[in-house]
Amino acid sequence: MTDLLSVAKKAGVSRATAARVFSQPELVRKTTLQRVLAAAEELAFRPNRLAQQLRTQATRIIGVLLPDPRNPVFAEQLLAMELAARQQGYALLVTTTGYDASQELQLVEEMLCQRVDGLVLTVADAENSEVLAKLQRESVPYVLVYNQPTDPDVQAISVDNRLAMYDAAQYLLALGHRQIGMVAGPMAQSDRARLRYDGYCAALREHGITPRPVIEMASHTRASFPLLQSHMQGNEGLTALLCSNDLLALSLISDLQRHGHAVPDDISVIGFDGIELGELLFPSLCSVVQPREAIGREAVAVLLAMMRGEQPDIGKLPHRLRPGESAGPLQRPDTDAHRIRTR
Amino acid sequence: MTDLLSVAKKAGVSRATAARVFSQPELVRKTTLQRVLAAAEELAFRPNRLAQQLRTQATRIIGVLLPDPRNPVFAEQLLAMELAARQQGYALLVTTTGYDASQELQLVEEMLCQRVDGLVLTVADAENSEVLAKLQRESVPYVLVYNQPTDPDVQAISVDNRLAMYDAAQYLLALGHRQIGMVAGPMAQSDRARLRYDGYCAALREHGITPRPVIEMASHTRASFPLLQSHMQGNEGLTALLCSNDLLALSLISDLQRHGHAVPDDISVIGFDGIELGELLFPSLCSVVQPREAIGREAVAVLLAMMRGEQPDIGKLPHRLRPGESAGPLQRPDTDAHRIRTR
DNA sequence: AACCAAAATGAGATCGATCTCATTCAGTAG
DNA sequence: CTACTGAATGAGATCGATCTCATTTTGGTT
Repeated sequence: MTDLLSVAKKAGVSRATAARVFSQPELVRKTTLQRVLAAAEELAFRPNRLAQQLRTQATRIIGVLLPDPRNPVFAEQLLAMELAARQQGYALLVTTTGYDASQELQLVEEMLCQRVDGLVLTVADAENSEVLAKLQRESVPYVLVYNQPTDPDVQAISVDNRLAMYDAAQYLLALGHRQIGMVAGPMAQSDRARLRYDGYCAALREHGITPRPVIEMASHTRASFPLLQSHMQGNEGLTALLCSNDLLALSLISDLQRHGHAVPDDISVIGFDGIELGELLFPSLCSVVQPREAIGREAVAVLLAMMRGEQPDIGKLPHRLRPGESAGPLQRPDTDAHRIRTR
Repeated sequence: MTDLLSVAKKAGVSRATAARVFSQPELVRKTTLQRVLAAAEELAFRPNRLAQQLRTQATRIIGVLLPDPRNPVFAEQLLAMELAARQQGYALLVTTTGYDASQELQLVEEMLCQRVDGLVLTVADAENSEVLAKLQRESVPYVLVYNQPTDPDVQAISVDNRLAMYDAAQYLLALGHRQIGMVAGPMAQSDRARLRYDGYCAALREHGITPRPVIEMASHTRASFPLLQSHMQGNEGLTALLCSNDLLALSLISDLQRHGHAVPDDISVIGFDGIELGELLFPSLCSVVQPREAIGREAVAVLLAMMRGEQPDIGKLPHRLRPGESAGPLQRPDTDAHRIRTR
């Protein structure tokens, strides 16, 4: 409707000159500049980014693929990315997978059709992912977030998941706990949950304790006490639980309390992520804090660097164990009257 | 690179035919169809949506403007919208305002340059918003979410905020509370907070109680006990608080507890929104539940209807008071030993 | 007044699809 | 075998900007 050509006509100049007014105003004589600007103003000219994008072969749009914005970890990362991206003149096209790996390929394909300049992804499992293989093959710039692939050539922004969970386990061990379990969502679909389990195992072994199999929940974000029990056949009464994310931890604490178990008196619980809400609650959530904003910002920064053709070299981002009321020293070391048992 | 023209050449047909293969395959003879598809496959052809969008003047992109995805209310809405949109072949371009009305105009302008087909917005204040005026003027399809403007011509998906808070206040009154306050974020910036305050006032007046001035917090999502105290100069000891959203309520409960006030024994707290997390915590959060997923879905549905030129007529969506442990019957009706006082 | 480099401007192709309208093709009837 | 009809296909304009390269202006020199 109100395209550049109309503006140019109204101002009595050519398309080219009108275009220059917006892209390289310094090349235009001041008087013509003002004439064109006036015409643009009058016609309520609004540059058409589609045309720009088509012509310049650059959209300044970043495609974002994440499991679920309802998980504060992703919401916080999303916000940080949006701010960082906007500051550099980029916008975000956002898609969610619902933790469903089978959707990843098609969703990414969709964004590639839109010609996003690059992608920020959190995939289910970075190790054997069709999507990543394809992106690699087509050399589309992309950055993983939260994923921690083995391949060092893949750019990924994350903490050292193994070490982080190792630290959390050590924390519990230092508090005197010996019967420690780990709760996670569906393992097959999460590279980071597996690494965290490794860390848990390593810490226990260092203390001569045999790690238990992971207690696998059906949901990535919702733990239930009955399911916990059913996974504990033949196990000793636990005194502490590590959760592979904060939402699991919070829902678990809630369900434990509902079933008459006190946290941390009967059982200590540690989460992973360090979402803000955890600090507001009672008991406050002890958790391994990931720097979510920094992760988001860094993801954008690294992606933009890659798009400029640089070879950014990123290390792991630092994690930190945030103490909280949900994890305390082992109580009644010689009786387990209140401990959890298999039914 | 791998444009339609290359495919057409490889298949030995014209651009037009090649294009038809993807848009109206029924018009193409089966043998040519397969030849073109084979060529496309071989060249790894990926349709360029920018070109399509430019030519057809339709992007199938919905612009989304929301305050902050870290608030679960918006995260849940966002997810619902993404799913609904994708099902109809639309994608989301997401922008955040950080509750800052002064950014709204520019952010929307940006999305209009991208030629989004329509907008879903949650603005600070729908009553006197430049953005809405502009969108109206340019007849860009848009839908408000959570906002509740006076103007009936503006499409808005929300609950009846006034009635919802009225119900919450009635709930407290029925529990015997008489000293009821309302906590909110910055009022000047929130049409819905004002309506909720109206509802609070109405309920109290019906019981012959003079409403108190709103207790205004600096943040939209974080309440503090000291700030609460400082706003209560000359007031009686409160026994119950209504919060204009769940995050305020949760942080307030946490801060109350930290300052030695028991919830609900010393003071009852009710939130607004009904975020899932509220149910997991202890005490579980009593809250006015908004149907967030339905709101998100509806927003997309209504917007698409508008884009088709229809005149969807939407009523308010239903709210419901979800009881919770954070709000209980009035304790010790004649002593206020534990009640909150101004210092 | 003539000349020249530098500064402004313009003409036209281009990005990759879609759409209209004209043209060709295949199959059938006479 | 010719004519006719509907199905398939093609030619070329178009969406709205950008970019290159050619051309015109401008302003300063001599």
